[in-house]
Amino acid sequence: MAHASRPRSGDRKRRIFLFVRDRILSGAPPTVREVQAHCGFRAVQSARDYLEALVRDGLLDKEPGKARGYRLPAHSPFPTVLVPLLGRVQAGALTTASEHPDGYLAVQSARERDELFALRVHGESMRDAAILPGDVVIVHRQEDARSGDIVVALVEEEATVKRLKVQAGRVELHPANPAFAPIVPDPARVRILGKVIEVRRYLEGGALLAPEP
Amino acid sequence: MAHASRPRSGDRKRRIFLFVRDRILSGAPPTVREVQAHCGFRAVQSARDYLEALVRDGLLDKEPGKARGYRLPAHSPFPTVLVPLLGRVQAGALTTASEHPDGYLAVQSARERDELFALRVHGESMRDAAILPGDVVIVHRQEDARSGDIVVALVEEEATVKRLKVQAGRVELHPANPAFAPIVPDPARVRILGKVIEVRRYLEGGALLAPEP
DNA sequence: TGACATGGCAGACGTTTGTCTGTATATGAT
DNA sequence: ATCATATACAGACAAACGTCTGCCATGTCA
Repeated sequence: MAHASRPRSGDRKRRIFLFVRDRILSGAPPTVREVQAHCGFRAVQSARDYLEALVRDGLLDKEPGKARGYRLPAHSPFPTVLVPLLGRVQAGALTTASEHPDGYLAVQSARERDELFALRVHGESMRDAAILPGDVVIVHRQEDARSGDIVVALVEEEATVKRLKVQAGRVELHPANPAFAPIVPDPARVRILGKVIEVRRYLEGGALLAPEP
Repeated sequence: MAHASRPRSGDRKRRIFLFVRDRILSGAPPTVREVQAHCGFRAVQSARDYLEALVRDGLLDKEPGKARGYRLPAHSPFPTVLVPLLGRVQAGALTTASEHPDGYLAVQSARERDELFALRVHGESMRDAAILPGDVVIVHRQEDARSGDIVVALVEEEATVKRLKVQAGRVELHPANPAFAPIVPDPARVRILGKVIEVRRYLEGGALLAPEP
């Protein structure tokens, strides 16, 4: 009778949780039988018992009856979202959703996924702010920003990373490199796409994350 | 007969792609019938035709025959591992397993979890390599490294981040800041803890750290 | 007018997959 | 010894799901 409530414990349970979590984070929750195969169980029920125990512990959520129905709880202690890495941002491309991302980055953030995107940096203009060409910036989409924030702005149909300064009510985009001049754009022709909340540099890139493509 | 190859085009196709992409990114790829319901189709086949067209366009991948088998093609091949962030590395602390991490960072890497750790950078000595105090470096544990790699080394009972140079058979640790002098240590008193494979800077609110996984 | 491509519909079939029932073994407490 | 619990196995059933075949309506073009 107490069949659906066999508690499981110990290291094996933890490793099963990590397996399921990784699978969910990579976009393909496992089936019960895939968990079974991964653990070497010879019965489906064994895997199921562990999964139900994890749900009971609050480490997983599930949609009963649905295929691949295990989910990460909304209040997961690992608020990891997959964020599209856009190769090149062009005019209007962010109003509509991005279609051909170069890949997806796992970002830990409390924000919603569709509030974030990632962008590869071109050019040396932010060198003195320790942002180099090839770096990836994680951006929170917002139209406004504070003076001093590093932002991504759309200038002349091209996205650039600059430091925002508000001087005497005028918006200026300041590079962090004496070789470049500040941009004091026509307010009608500049649009702030978002604020940089994280900078990443991959020194040992895989195919997806090569620093110098 | 050309039934599995009905091309679809236009705005509807795009909206279906965005729906599927969002579902995959949130960890639950949709079934064909869920796509059908989302579009208001009255036949499963209609949704399937669109999905197959998206696969043909290269916008989606699929695992044929599997439930919820649609995937993102550019999706990172690397699983996400949670890596401990060590506040302060002291002598011997890495031989034993890391004891009191400040938290865990989600890192996309093909490496095993216990091959990696993260470390917060102190000091300005790598400023000209665009690594600032407060930055977090992701480190792959390895005893050796190549000349030119940025490494974490244990010098005088303290972990430091430096660029490794091998000059005339001698190991040197070079800061990237003219205000600091290269370290040419007694080989017996220096130990390379690992190689920096990634640099992160959190510009807003610091890293969102996960508790014990 | 007819051939043809496109977009959608209806229904069925077979596999995948979640779920359930029952059994077996080891361990520890009573 | 007996009972309870934890862990694992075997097998089966039903729902979910991917896949296939065939039909219909509309528009285009020769």
